[in-house]
Amino acid sequence: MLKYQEIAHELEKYIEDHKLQQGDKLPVLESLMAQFNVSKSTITKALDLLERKGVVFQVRGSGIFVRRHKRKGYISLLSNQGFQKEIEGFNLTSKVIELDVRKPTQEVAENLNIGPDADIYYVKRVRYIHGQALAFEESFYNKSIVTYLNKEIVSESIFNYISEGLGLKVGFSDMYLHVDKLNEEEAEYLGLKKGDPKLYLESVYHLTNGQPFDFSKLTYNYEQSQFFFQSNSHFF
Amino acid sequence: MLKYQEIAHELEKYIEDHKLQQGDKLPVLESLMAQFNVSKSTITKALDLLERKGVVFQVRGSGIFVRRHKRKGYISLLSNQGFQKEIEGFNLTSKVIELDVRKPTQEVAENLNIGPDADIYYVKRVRYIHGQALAFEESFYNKSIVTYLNKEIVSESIFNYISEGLGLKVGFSDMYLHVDKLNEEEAEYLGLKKGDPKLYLESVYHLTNGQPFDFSKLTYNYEQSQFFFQSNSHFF
DNA sequence: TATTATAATTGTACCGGTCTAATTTATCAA
DNA sequence: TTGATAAATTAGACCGGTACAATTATAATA
Repeated sequence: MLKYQEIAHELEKYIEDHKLQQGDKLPVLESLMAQFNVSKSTITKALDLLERKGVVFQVRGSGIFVRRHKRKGYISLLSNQGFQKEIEGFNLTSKVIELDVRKPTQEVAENLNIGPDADIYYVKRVRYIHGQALAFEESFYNKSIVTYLNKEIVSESIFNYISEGLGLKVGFSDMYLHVDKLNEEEAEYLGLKKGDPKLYLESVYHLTNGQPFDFSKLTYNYEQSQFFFQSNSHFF
Repeated sequence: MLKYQEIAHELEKYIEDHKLQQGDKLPVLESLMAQFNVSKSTITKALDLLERKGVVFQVRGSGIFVRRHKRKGYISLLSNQGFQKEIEGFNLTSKVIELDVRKPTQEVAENLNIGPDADIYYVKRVRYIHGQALAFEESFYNKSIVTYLNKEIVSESIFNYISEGLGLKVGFSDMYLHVDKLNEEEAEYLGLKKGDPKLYLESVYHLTNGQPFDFSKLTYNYEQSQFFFQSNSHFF
């Protein structure tokens, strides 16, 4: 692992272990430099990483402070790896409904940037949290990239398999979010009524080289799903 | 404006003007260094900014490429400034329903990190896009920070007033997203039926020094609202 | 032609430095 | 005590460099 990532992890761990609260100050740059025995730019990179993750915020002339939101139990958008409950002690499981190789619809072909004759893996799953239906998911994988899938892989973390097993490097993703009413099929899978609200999320995942490999449609149970995300204004 | 921000803007404009498509390659670092006559680290910072904005992605050993999602008409989450339609040619208006100074509820006090006796500005608005009700909004401003508001200010962009008029520097924000059913009042403001889906977003905006100054609750019309956001996996 | 080894290209990590701008603390004056 | 002023602190901008890793292009080999 790289130095700045290492340092970021250690700092995050430090904050966790010492139960630092929002607004608590971290050591100043110079002492961090001394402590980790690296140059300023390396510390800066580590802190930038943590800032983007929403762990700290930096104030010029003042210091580095802990940023921490109060509410627990929210799913973090932006943590890219499909699913990951913010809270600890969660219990996520999956049931695979369908898994096969097929040809893409036009919609899928467009999102995966492939031709109509290319093969794709189709995966249909229901996701559970603490045994309750959280989401209904349909995923489409470009088979020329994700060359092999089976039921075991698909009921675990596919992303882990993709990076560890296949040696692919996941890059960025585009996500589209809607709210709508549940149709009959979705309502059944989620144990709700037709017409009830749903949160609908479409994601296109890309490798680091920009190739899209996964197009996924997620329909969330509105009763179970609360999301959290952070924004930093210095985008502009 | 800082050099790296300037460069980021120019590059973004360049991509726009030349209608570069997804995957198109930008000049290599060295030629950008020469073109803008700055050091490598400055170019790198500019590109990192653009990468975080989702404008480009960089591939080591290969080059810098345009990243561009296809769908138009989505509201970008993460662009912090309350509202801002992704698409151009939008037409956003507001109607102010209420505006007064009052004491905070416990919920508001907690989110703004103030005592129960502090004063807050309360603003209740309906937001329209192309004349159609897009969202119903309640905002709570810490009056000791946002010292003055009136109907004119509140019907325009408050964020603009806060930064330009009051000279405050907006930093980061925490956002909490839910889906639920509309209650009677919300349904009326949005021209929908009670029980229809709603997208509910709570935001806490902070100054660069970490002070929360704005707690806002937004109820979106599910028919009008589609959101877009991007994620970069190298958070980890 | 296809495959493999080699070299060139290109972005990233990291160093160590100077200067600047925002903030905080200390100092002085009213 | 208050308020203005100066000094010290601290993060950020920017430079120019070396070394490295991933990718791509080229050459060598079968």
